[in-house]
Order: sequence, then C-alpha cells, then structure tokens
Amino acid sequence: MLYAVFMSSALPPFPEYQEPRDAHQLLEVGPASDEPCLRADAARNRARLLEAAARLIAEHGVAGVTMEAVAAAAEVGKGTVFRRFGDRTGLLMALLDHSARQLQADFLSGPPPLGPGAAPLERLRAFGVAVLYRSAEQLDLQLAAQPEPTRRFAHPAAGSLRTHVTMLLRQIVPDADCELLAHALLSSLDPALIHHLTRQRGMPMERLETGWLDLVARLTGTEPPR
Amino acid sequence: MLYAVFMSSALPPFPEYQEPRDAHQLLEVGPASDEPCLRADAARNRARLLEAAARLIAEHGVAGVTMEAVAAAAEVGKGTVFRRFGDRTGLLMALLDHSARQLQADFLSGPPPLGPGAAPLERLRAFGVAVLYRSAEQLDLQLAAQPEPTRRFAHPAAGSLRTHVTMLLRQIVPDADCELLAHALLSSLDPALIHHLTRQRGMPMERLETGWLDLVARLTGTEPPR
DNA sequence: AAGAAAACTGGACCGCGGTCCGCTTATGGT
DNA sequence: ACCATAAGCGGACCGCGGTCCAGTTTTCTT
Repeated sequence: MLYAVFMSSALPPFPEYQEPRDAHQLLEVGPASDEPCLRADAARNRARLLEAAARLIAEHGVAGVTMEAVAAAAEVGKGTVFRRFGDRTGLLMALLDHSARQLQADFLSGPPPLGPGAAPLERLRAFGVAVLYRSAEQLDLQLAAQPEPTRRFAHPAAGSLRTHVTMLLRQIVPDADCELLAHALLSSLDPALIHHLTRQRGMPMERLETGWLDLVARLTGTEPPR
Repeated sequence: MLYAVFMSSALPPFPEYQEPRDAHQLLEVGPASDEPCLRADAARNRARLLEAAARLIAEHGVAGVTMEAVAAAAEVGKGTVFRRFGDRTGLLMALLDHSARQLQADFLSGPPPLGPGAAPLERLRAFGVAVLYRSAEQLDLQLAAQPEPTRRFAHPAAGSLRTHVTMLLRQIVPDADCELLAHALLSSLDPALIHHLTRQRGMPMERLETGWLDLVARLTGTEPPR
C-alpha cells in the first residue's frame, strides 16, 4: 500500500514551512485534488522518485533511502530530488502523504465513530486509537520522517491533527485551554514514544490503547468506556 | 552558569545506551561523584573541550558548535572529541549535564515543594514548573541536544525524570497505569513542544505553567491549586 | 511557427558528522 | 628507574545531505 502514493497531489507551497515547491499539503482533503500544474517531465520524475524510494525501503529498509541512491534508482540527478522534495524529510513525508490524507479524510468526513456523526468524546477516543495503530504500522518510516525538533509541529499534517483534536475538545470541555490540552494529548501519540514503549519496553499495543482511553477519560473528566 | 560544568563526572558506561566512554550518567546524584579514573591528559582534554564548546555557543550559537570547530578551539584532534563524547549529541548533553544533575538533586533531596517533605501532588506540580522553566532557559541547547527519535527516551537523564514522576503518580493515583501516565505528562514538557508553543505560537510561559497545573489536576482528578 | 521566458535538470562541489588506525603517552608492576 | 601494556591521540578518510549554476526542455504568447 505504500506503492499507491505516487500520484498524490501537492497544492501551492507553504509560506512559513519552507518546502521548495511540493508541499504534500494536506490542508484540504480533496481526492489528491489538483496535480499542481507540474510540468510533464517533472511529474514523471516525481513519480519515478517516489517509486524508487519505496523500492529502496522495501529492499534495504529506511536507512537505505539515501538521496543519491534514490536519484540513481530513479535515473535522475541528485539535484532533482532536492528540488522536488526539499530534503530527505520531505521525501519521506511524501511517502507518508497517502496514508496521512486517508486518515484525515476518515476523521473529517468518514463514517462514525471517527467521522462526524458520533459524539465528540467517542470521536476523540477513536481518533487516538486510529492514530496509534497507523503509527505502529509505519513506525520505521514515521520515525525516519521526523524532522528536526524545530519543525516537528510546524508541519501541515501535524497542524491538521491538532486542529481536529482541539475542535473536539472544545465540544467536550469548553472551559479548558483546549489548544494546550490538544498538544498534550497528541504528544502522547508521538511515534517516537510509541516506538519506545512497544519496542524498547515491550508494551503491547493493547496497553497503549487502553492507556489512551484512560488518558482521554481523565482529561475530559468522563468515565472510561465500558 | 554554563561555564561551571567542566569538572562534572562520568560514571562507567552504559550497556544499552551506547556511549563510548563518558556517559554523563545522572544515575545517582552524587556530587559529580568519582571522576572515573580518566587519564590525566584525557581529563584535561575533556575540560578543554567542554570549555571550547561553551565558548563557541556563546560566540556563534549552538549551530556554531561543529565537532571540528570544537576540536580546533580546544587544540585537540577531532578523533578525541568523538572518543570522549561519542557524537555531537553526547557533547551537547554533557554541556547540559550540570543543570540536569542540579534538577535531579533538587527533586530527589532538595527542599519542598520540589523535594521530599511536600505532598506528592504538590511535588508533581512543582516538578513540572521547574522542568518547564529550566527547559525554557536553555531552549536552544536542549533542542540541539535532542538525539534521534530512537534514543530520546533511552537516555538516563530522561529515565530519571520518568522514574520520579512515576513514583509520585503511584502515590497519588495508585490504581492508574502510572508508567504510561508519566510518559504522557513528560511528553507535554518536551523542549520541542515548549519551543513551538512559546516561540512559534507566541504563548507566554505563564500559560504553559497554568496549563501544566491544569493537566496535573485533570489527570489526577484533583482540584487545581488556588 | 517561432521565439522568449519560465521551469526543470544533473552533476560538480562543499561541509560536517563519524570512523579508522598507526603513533604517542601515561601508568602500575617489579 | 625502567619496561610492558593499556589508554589515549589525531588527522586522513569516507559517505551523505544539501547547494549551485550552466545548460536543456517545456510551455506560453503572439
């Protein structure tokens, strides 16, 4: 499923979050909406690059994804890779873009309990669980795609999750500092943390899952489900 | 105060957290206990390196701390820097070691409300505030010293904080999954998050502080102070 | 159709983090 | 005092991320 990504879109670049061109935006969910008028050859190269990167991951793991290796595998110059994706992190993020959009679509307009239709509290619970398992599935890539600490929260995908959680929280605990609370909640879903807990401390995912539900319950002052 | 660090100790290395030699441990708080029988010249070079690094930070900011630059400034070979500190992160951590030990001493054996003597809940509140302001003071260094995501939680200093918070939580909410709760709490004090909130989103420290108190109140099901 | 401007390309180039290994120097036993 | 040995040293070396720019290709305009 990694391989289905290549045609994903890229809307106009971001002012503050510098991305040379291709910003794997994730602002609106549109069905990989408009291919941002990339020149034909550029689009072709973009696809070849993503395919090459995916292949390299499959063969040598994330560590094998060297910018030069990707360029070579795609039979493209190194400069092209950087022009397209800005930096290694950008390339890796682009690889995750598809699943990120999927998640976003799910909680923005999918069926309950994730999407609209369920009570906010339930949506929040489902949201965390979804993020948890999604991250667990792609842990290596998620870890490798982590930008330097200064950028971590500036990225649009992160912003999207944040906004959503904040919105839900406002409906559940209107008097709280929901923005801060959202950050706290999301921090506990950080891929790096999941990695540490599951792989370095051997916790089973179920524990993390009930941990999330408990956390939500405590923060919102509600009863845990069941 | 950065400049008072140089003589800090280093106990025997860590099995799992690979550090070539000098592990800026922070396991026991001992008064920078035993200089770990470093050879005389090695100890001298270590001091010179830390001093050089601090000087470089003062002059050119953290970004100016290049391993080669540090080596040159200390009039030492590049290999020596790596032998001593393992990698750039290790060097930067060593620079933070002093204040880390200080903090640890404060909450392990200092006066209340941080140290023993106060009620666990109060200690927890004070702990967060202390961490918050300490991180804010040294934000740049803290950010730069952040290791790759895989190592973030493996570091002894992090472990020390974690243990402490877990212990306090066990006294406050004995029936909860305190280990997980501790991780959630500590995540919300991550320097990267503090950086984002204060510098990128312009929140004043006071807001973070009351945010912390509120978070503790909610998680422990207690009333916020005052 | 043709020319000009804009976009894209690729590879040479740079700096830094990290490794390696032959040489030097401290240390502790006798 | 002296030697054997372990510990430490330093700089040449490597690979990778990232930049740059002269040259090429595409697209737009008329």
